[in-house]
Amino acid sequence: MALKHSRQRDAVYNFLKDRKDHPTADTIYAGVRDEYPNISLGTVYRNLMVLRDTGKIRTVDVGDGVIHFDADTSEHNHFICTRCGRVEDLEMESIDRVKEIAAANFAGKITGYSAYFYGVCERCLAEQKEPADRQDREQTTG
Amino acid sequence: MALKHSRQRDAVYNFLKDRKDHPTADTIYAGVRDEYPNISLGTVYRNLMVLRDTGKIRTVDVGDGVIHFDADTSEHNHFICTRCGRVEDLEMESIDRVKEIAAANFAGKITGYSAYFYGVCERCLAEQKEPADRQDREQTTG
DNA sequence: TTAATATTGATAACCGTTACTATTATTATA
DNA sequence: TATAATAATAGTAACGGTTATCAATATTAA
Repeated sequence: MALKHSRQRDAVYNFLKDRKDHPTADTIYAGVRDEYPNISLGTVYRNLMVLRDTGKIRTVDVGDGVIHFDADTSEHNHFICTRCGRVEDLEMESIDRVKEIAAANFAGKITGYSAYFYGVCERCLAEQKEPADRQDREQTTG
Repeated sequence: MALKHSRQRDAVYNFLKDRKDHPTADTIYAGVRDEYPNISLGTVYRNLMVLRDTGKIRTVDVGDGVIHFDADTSEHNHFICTRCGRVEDLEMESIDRVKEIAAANFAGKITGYSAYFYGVCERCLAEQKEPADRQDREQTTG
């Protein structure tokens, strides 16, 4: 099935591409509804998956059981705050070597990797915020 | 609520502790039913979460939408085969430094991390197996 | 023993995601 | 520009893993 243009797909992508946070389908759905009040949640999901499969966006599995989406497809890692749940990009140098190190003593073929760092974000550190609904575990699922 | 002893909880833990794969709740449920045919799936889930919260086991989020469980709580990383879905432990040296590298240019506090490597496992490489129900993407969700 | 209470089994509810389908929008072609 | 082919949509139902509920049971302390 050859891809056809779709205004709704554009709207989904445009909503995501200017964002630095990593919203879930629900947030994207709510945002796009400003422009397309009748858009269906299924349409949002379908287009998000199409955009992922065509390499326009990537999915980010934070470990909270909900899929997050990221328009930045460049290789980078993520930090997840165990207090507020915020997901931030994490720029770090020389992590490219990690893949090589892992491949060194592994019999299979490694094609990619993703790393997730957990802790307390700058904002929560400053606020010394109470742990909210989200549990403040040292290590979340992952 | 002070923890009370439970035979079912022991069975869940004993099933998991000798395993090198990273079974899901369903697999554990099926396994424990050999010994406790009337155990409920809810009981398995509840005890798995209790075991996690008490640090006896850890959860592993592979990115397939299902929680995997691992009795090895030592810090180690995982490899996920994009063909057969197998999850293997990945021993790699000098990855301890990764956390330090990440913390170097980050304002928050990093307490832990987990890395997931994707690729084709040794067995699938040998068999040149056809991609099954699981999509053979280079980068799965994550 | 008895009393207090954590745990269980059974089942319903929950919720993020996916599938279904008649209708509509997009694109190619005449 | 009209027409035909078909991809995409809105609305909604279904799906599946996980969580919540609750009366009955097991565990522990006294």
